Amino acid sequence: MAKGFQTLPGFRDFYPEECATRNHVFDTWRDLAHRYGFVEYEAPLLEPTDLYTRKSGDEIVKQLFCFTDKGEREVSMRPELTPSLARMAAARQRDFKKPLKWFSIGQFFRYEKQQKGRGREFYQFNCDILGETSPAADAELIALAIDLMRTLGFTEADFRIRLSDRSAWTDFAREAGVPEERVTEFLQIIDKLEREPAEKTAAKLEPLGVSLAAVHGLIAHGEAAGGSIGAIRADLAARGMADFVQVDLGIVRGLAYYTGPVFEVFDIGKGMRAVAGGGRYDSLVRLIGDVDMPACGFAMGDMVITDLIRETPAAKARLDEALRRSRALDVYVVIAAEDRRAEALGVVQALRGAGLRVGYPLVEAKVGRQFQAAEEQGAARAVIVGAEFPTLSIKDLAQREEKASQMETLLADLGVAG
RNA sequence: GUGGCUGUAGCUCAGUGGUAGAGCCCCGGAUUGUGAUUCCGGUUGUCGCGGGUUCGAUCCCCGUCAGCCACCCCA
Repeated sequence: MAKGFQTLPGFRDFYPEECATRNHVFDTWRDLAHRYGFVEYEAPLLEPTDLYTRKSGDEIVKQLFCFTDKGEREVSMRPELTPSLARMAAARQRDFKKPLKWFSIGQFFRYEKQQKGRGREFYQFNCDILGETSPAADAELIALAIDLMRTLGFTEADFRIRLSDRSAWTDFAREAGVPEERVTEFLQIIDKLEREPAEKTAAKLEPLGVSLAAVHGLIAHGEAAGGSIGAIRADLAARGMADFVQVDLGIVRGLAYYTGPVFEVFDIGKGMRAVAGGGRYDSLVRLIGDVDMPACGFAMGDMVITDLIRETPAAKARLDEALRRSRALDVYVVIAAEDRRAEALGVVQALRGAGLRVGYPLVEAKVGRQFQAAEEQGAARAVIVGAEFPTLSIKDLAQREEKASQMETLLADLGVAG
């Protein structure tokens, strides 16, 4: 272990089982996005560093994998997709009918210390609707997120959508007389409400002229709060998804660019971790691309959701089934007589030509070993090629029953169209 | 960036101031073309790395790197 190379901190090798697990998540992401009528796009992994500092300020450079390229350009491995999306949407905004429903699955990089559910490299599903101001767009995204979780095997016992609306807080701040330039700071305080002691929060609120009691008062009346919460809930209720949604004005999300409704998918288990999050960002496309385009979107990373799948029996069962399917052979060709290897290879290729997943021994092996290999590789049936070729034998490995076949009728006997 | 815990075979771990073991895995075999169990045999370690104390360090001390967890942050 000490010798040789290992992965950089926070980076992962994906051995076949882990890769299959990742693909199960990817497949589900892609399937749901397609079901909701989203189209896939992709952006560069490397972008000008300015693209990120413009939106978030210079301090995020600490969290970027950034360097100077050979052309003296300041560049960064992408830490998120939204700025790239904003650029793309703005650059060709006249080419597309609105609204745009776009999704992407890609890898991202953040120079942070790794811990559970967070690495320096991860995959993220991004789903955005651009060019639509109606809360119906926000609701469509939330519905997609809920269906995504259900398709992975989670139920209302496992997760909730926490729904909030920043405009409730910006209205509140304006009425309380919080100066315009300190509203972001105010939102940060609200964001930390759950994690910090009440005294500390109160002390931070005081210079802004806001009382902790007033803040709690607004949260307590969250159901009645303004913004688009009511419309979103009604939309989701019409889809039979009301039970998944919980209004919680304590959610504001860390990002500065959110302008309206925001939401998080979080697990109900002991972790209470956010597995996905998003919201409305009506000003960002103008900031990046100088084009007015309202937008909302959300993202889900692969690390937390994969942890959660492994910890939740129903989701784990679906994953295991997907893993089994992904690696199982349809047929294993047993070469019972080594001098028939040439004929066996013909059988192998014929079966593969019919679309089957086929394995066979690359080198001479005992028949017992071959059946063992067939079993380990998940083959449903074995085709035995031996001295009696062109007569063959088909064995159902689960039933342990064997029947004779012929080269000419093999595909039909296997129930496969030639 | 800060702190706590950890680091011995491919994996899970035991162990001792006198240069190391178990189980699992893997590979081979147990009379010639059928999957199990069992049995037999076999491979592997600079004991994370560097330095210090010591006659001697895998063990004690310091540093470092890596991993896990928490904090900060979370696009």
